[in-house]
Parts: sequence; structure tokens; C-alpha cells
Amino acid sequence: MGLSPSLHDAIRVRLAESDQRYTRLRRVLVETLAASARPLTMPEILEAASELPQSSAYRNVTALIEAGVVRRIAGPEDHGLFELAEEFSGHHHHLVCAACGKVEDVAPSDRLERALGEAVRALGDAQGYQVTEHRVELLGLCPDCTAT
Amino acid sequence: MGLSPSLHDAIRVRLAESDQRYTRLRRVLVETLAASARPLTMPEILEAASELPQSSAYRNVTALIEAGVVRRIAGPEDHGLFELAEEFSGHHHHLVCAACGKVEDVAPSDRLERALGEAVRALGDAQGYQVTEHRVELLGLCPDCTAT
DNA sequence: TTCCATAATGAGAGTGATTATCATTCCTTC
DNA sequence: GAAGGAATGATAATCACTCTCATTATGGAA
Repeated sequence: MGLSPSLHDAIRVRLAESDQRYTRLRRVLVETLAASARPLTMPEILEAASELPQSSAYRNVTALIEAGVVRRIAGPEDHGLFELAEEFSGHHHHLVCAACGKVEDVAPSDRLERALGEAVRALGDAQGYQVTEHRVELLGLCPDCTAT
Repeated sequence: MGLSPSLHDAIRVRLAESDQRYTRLRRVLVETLAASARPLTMPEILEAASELPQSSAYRNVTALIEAGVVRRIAGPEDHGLFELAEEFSGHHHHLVCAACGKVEDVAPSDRLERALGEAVRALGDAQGYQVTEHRVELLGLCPDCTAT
């Protein structure tokens, strides 16, 4: 398993730009996030990568966020969720289950993206924002919770 | 200041449906949220409504959320942001400043909503979700941070 | 109006994710 | 291979948030 070597190289370059190293633990973190089809909580990361001490995990995830390799999104409850930045994982949105809080990735449709691209710029302009990115969250019931 | 009396009545009814009362402190909370053009953090609420003890504020905000009167959204950093549910404040999205983390409301355009409504259902279906709601976040630089 | 069941209050302690500290260890470059 | 700075990892501290519980207030029933 694993990302393509070229992606690892790109990540290494990114880190080097802010004088940071692509260490083994950071590679473990990146692989862990890349292997998941949904953003992970820190406890989930710690469980999946048991060799990662908690303090190193938080410090490294912060370093990766500052380098633009990892993105932190806000979970339905209090704590944060972490995923690879879109540059490394592709543009996507999130499906959130209103009942159990589960979050998973969803690929956007061309149609949606076209409409968003234009509308979004217009809306931002109206309030003096330079909009560079959009995020869409779809709320609903996941298959499990629908069945129940 | 103040919501229209009919809105207060509607909120009272909502609370009554789950055997909860519309007390003075809860009205203070609702007024505080209604007076803001953006979602507020709990510390901001506590500062704006100094008569609200912390424990009551959290308990009441939870009660209002369960009754569907208040919505909790996730802030750019760790902690949560609170705002009136769309039923009482109108459908809107959020502008988030990528630099300072400020969050403010933005009215959606018809064009955007039309495209979202259709695309969103299709995307959810594909993964077995019954999508009932969508949220859009626009990231960019706010006027202040652009100037700097 | 008075009584009573039950919801609401408020202070304080407790929880859990996240951050700061700091001495030690590992890379990297010269 | 030595020096300098980044990374590590255990620990303590922080902060939003929740729980507990004794007290008070509310709103319907008698």
C-alpha cells in the first residue's frame, strides 16, 4: 500500500520549503490518512498507527497542516478530523450522517462544480472576500441509520 | 432589538414539544444569537450575555439544539459555533477567512441553490444517503486580511 | 389560588482533545 | 565525524465542554 513515490516526493518538497523534514513518523501519518476513504479523528489515527506517540502525532499533524499537506476539517461533534489536502487526494466533498455523525468522502459532479465555481466568486465579492476554495457538506441519513 | 413575537411563539412551541420551557435565560440566548450576523463561540456568547452562567449557557444551548431552535456548526479551529436554526434565521451559507478564521453569514443565490438542490440528491443517492440538507463554506481572505 | 411534580438553575468537579515544555536523540550539512 | 538544528516522547498544563447535585422556579391540576 502506499501513495505513489512521486506524491511522497512532492510532500517532501513541500516540507522542505518550510525547513521541515519528511521523517518516518510523518510518512506513517500520511500513509494512514491516504489509506482512509474518510477523514480520521486523532484517536482513530493513534489506533491505526500504534507506533505513533500521541505528542508526536499532534506535533506532526500540525507540521503537515502548516506545510499544506494535511487539512483539518471540523467534525460534527467537537473534535477535529484530518485528511490529506486536496492537492494530494483530489477535490471532494463530505457526506455527514445526521444520526451517527459518520463522515465520508464523496466525489463532486462536474455539474455541481461548474455552478459552484461561478456562484461562489460572486457571493464572496459581494462581501469583499477573495474566495479561493469551497467546501460542501451533505447532511442526511447513512445507509445504516436509514435501515434502523 | 428582538425577534418578532411570532418567532418567539414558534420557539416556545418547539420547546414545549419536548417538554421544555422557554425561560428567560433561553430567551436571552436566542436574542443574543439573533442579534449577530455570524455564528458565535460560547465564550462570545458568555461575554455578550454576562448574566448567563457558563453551566446554564451550555445546558440551554444543548436544550435549544435538541429542540431544533439552535444549530451548532464547527468552527475553523477546534471549538464550536452556534447560530439560530435556518428555520428561524433563513437559509444561508458561511464565508470563512483562511487567515484570521473569522466566519460570517452569506445569503445564497438562487442559481447556486438550484444547482445544489439537484446535484446534491444525486450524489447522496450514489452512496445510499438520504440527503436532507446541504452546507456550503466559502474560504478566502476577508477584507481586513486582504489589506494586510 | 395553592400545591405539586418536574423542569431549570448555578456552582463546582470532572472529562477528553489539544498544546506547551524540555531534555534527549536523530538528521544533515560542512 | 562533529556541530547545529529539527524531531522525538514523556509529562504537565490548557480549554472547551459535560456531569453532578442541591436549590429554586414554573405551570398545570385540584
